[in-house]
Amino acid sequence: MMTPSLRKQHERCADCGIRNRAVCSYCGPQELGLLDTIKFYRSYDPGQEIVAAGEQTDFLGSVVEGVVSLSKTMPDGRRQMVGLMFASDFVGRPMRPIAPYDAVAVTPVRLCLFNRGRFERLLKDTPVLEKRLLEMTLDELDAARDWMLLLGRKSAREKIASFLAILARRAASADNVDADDGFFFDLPLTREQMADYLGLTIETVSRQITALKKDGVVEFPDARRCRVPDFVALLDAAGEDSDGGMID
Amino acid sequence: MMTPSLRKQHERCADCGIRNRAVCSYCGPQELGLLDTIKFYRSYDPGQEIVAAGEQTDFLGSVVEGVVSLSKTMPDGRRQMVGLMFASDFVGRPMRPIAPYDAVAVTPVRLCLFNRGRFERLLKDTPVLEKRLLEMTLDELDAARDWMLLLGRKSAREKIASFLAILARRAASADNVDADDGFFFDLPLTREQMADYLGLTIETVSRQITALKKDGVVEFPDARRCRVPDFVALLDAAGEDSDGGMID
DNA sequence: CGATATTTTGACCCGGCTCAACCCAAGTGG
DNA sequence: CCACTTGGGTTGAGCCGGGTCAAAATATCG
Repeated sequence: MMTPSLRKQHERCADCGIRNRAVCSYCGPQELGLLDTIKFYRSYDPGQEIVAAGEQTDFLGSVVEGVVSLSKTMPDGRRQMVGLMFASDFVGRPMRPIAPYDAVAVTPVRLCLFNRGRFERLLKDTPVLEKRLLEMTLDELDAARDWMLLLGRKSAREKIASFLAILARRAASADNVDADDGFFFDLPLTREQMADYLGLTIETVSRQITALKKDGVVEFPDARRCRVPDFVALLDAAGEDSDGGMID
Repeated sequence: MMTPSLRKQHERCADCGIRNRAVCSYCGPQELGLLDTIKFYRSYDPGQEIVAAGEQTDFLGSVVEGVVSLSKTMPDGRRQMVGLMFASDFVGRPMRPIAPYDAVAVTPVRLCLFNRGRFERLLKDTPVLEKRLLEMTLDELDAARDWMLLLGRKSAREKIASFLAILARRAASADNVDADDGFFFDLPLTREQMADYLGLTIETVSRQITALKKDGVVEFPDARRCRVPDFVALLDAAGEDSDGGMID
């Protein structure tokens, strides 16, 4: 059930790969030491459920590696992804023990977790933690609102292009490669998951990707690897302003 | 430009109508006194712009009365509403001085505002303020995610029904009337604004409202006033589970 | 009362959904 | 080694929900 290879059981917070991007990034050595004593790790295989909608969650924490999807399902089975969490993103909502959506591991995932009660007590006593959490929540809200524009007003082609632009941007800032010849990155999602992300069907996702390939906006060495030769052209296909893309 | 009737210039925080729902709701008498000295009010007419996307905002605060819409516009003019703020909701993002969307007064609006720098300093020194703000931001994120499901997966009819259900719920809890014979409420939005909220066109909004009337799910004494005789029927039309509606 | 904005209604069309077939790579077991 | 399955992914044909364009009906307001 759990991949042993992911089981690096305990890691010092100070040496952690997400140490300066996660909730804990404003913590000093002292608070970090405290976190060290109460955190624990848990690993999940692709497709494995982390929490189900409506369920009580007794833990919350950070994505250390891998990708987690959050999604809502209607009574008749229609599904919409509402969150896509990468390394250093925070999963779980303090003060709200009931999960309003499913969280599922998209890739192999490792989480750094805290007991809910303990974390909430710690939050109260650690302003820097709370401040960082507020910041991250505001960022997520911004992302959610961009996403709403995508879902409500963009065409299928624009949706696909927008999604690829998000991944390209992520890849560029993560690998901090300054793209001598376009951006390369892997699609972490299946076509079905992309459809759930974008409010489309698999077929439409596939067709629009084909169309973008045909137009030379993107290249796919294989179905899961993508190259963007001209980022501005991609933004253009996404219906976005050609500027606000890469500046941080 | 500003409606004089809205100009009750200064009100003691302790007597404020939104005192126990807004950001300040966890503040004690001491913190409240401090807020009293630095807050100021500003009023807006329907349709008046509060901040424009891309603009620097030097203030932020609470909606005291009225309704404010937040919306994003694409280069070609397509618009999507991404937030709808009522009395006690917080407007503006601490630590992010550039507004990523337009904020517009939908009805006559009165805001209780703070200078950005002063508020951010206050936040740092007042954990209860920050805690409340975090809570409110998490709630907004939840609302945004419900909204994403609506935009991505619901039919036009379901979208309209969902929106009316939100308003009915608000009305029921605000007027704390236990609906002896259905819920009554006013639509704060024009058809165009509803269309922007729901990712539809005006025409489709109009048609689907007509259809819901014809099916007896809702009644419209006039174009802006609505009665819901059977809330469960409305939830059903919204494609939602018939339970999770009214419980808080 | 005209004049302007908002809402409704109608006719038509198209983008994306549905249904169905097919392709391809990776297992799996005989 | 090959036959068979399984899970993505792609492609095609046809349809329909919601968009577009146009006009009528209904407020709202000097």
